[in-house]
Amino acid sequence: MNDSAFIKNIASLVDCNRDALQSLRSMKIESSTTGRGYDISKSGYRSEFICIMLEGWAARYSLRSDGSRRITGFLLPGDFCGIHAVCQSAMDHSIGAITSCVVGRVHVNVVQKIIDDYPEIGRAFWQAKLRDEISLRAWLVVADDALHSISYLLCEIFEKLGALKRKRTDFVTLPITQTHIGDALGLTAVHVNRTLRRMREMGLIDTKGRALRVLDVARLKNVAGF
Amino acid sequence: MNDSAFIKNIASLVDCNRDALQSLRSMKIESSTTGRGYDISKSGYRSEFICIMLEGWAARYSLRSDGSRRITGFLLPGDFCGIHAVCQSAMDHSIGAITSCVVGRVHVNVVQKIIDDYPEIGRAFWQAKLRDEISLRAWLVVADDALHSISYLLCEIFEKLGALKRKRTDFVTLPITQTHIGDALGLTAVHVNRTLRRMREMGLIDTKGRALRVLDVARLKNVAGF
DNA sequence: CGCCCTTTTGAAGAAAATCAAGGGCAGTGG
DNA sequence: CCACTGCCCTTGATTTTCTTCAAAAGGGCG
Repeated sequence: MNDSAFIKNIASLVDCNRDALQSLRSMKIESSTTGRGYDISKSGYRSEFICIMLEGWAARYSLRSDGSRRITGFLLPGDFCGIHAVCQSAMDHSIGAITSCVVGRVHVNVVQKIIDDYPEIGRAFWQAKLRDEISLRAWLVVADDALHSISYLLCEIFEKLGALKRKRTDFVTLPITQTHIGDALGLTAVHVNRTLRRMREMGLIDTKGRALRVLDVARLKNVAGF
Repeated sequence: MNDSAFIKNIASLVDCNRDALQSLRSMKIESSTTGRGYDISKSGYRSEFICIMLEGWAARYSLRSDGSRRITGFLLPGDFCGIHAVCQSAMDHSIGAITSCVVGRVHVNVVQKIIDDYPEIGRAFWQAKLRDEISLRAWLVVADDALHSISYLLCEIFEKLGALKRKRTDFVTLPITQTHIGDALGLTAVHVNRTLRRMREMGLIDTKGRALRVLDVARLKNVAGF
């Protein structure tokens, strides 16, 4: 149960043989817990470790000069971050724990060795990076309208949750607040709130506190252009 | 003169030995010209070739359902695109020629072989991807204000031009229109125009047609948070 | 119970889009 | 050589979208 989300994530990206997967499973992982609101990794930090999300939600974010926060991506169990380390580059952004997070840390040399031994694993990392990049580009593309943006973000999150094989993916209690959504999309929490209300009125979704149900998945995807 | 911008680009990212560079220089490149306004690569296309910009300016872009265009990055000589091919993934966006472009195409197998032979070249490609990703994230972060966005974009472009070793980088005739700037930042051309006027009034820049001079580099970077 | 965080809603204001029109400049063709 | 055409820049007036400021209500938790 522990790191299986990560293994599944990798395995879903490329065909890899049993040995390759076994080498991933036997990676020496040092795991620790980061409390909600604390940073898992800080901008400017030059780590020698790659972080694997084992439990909880986290966000990539940057702070602007006026103190406002921009979230540039969400990290769910199975996701990883800090591949910068392979290039010995400093982090250009921080990773903050949205909920309490259990994070596994693997030394970059261990990862490098596995990549060297199993090129398909290397390709999987490439794919994962590519997926991040595609997501970033998509966020730029949808960022012309609050309704589009929010719909798109919800679709993306629900798809990620689906990959984690939850039973129901159309009805979930999300750990993120409306402020998080706003920070992710460059909107104020107030405007997110109003737009969510509009989406309720449109019959797209239903919310009760932080529980969110998608009433019309097809239409939501359509609105989002997903 | 031909591919030197690309070689310089790679060489600037990692330490690589003479053999590695030589293998890059001797890559079999098939070059062709794409007319201004035409696509160098199209969204959804699954190419077996990597494109290297030899001459001209191009843009990564996506079309929205309403027909509007979002530019997600500019490509200058020395830049490359289509690394998707290494992962056998389809392009998630198109590449359009802003000016007439000379593009070199290298088969993915050739690139793969060089990466296999010279790991440092592989790291350089990683670095380049990382740089793209950082740029994408930065665009998201600055996208809260027209003045910031435009200033940031100008800084980024001038820095890229600087890396191409132009004599003057503070006074350049850019091939991009105000519409391009707007498409890149999610603004209308009209608003870009007004903001540029404001920047002129602030004494940051001076424009004459498409010729652009940065009057106060330090202050521009400061405004941009670059 | 009381506190803090989040959600919700209202009213006013700022930022950017839209609509519209005029002008400059370069290329094209008579 | 000059008129024509298309593209781009520029500016004004108006409308929409989003923010800001403010306040109240709900919900979880020590």
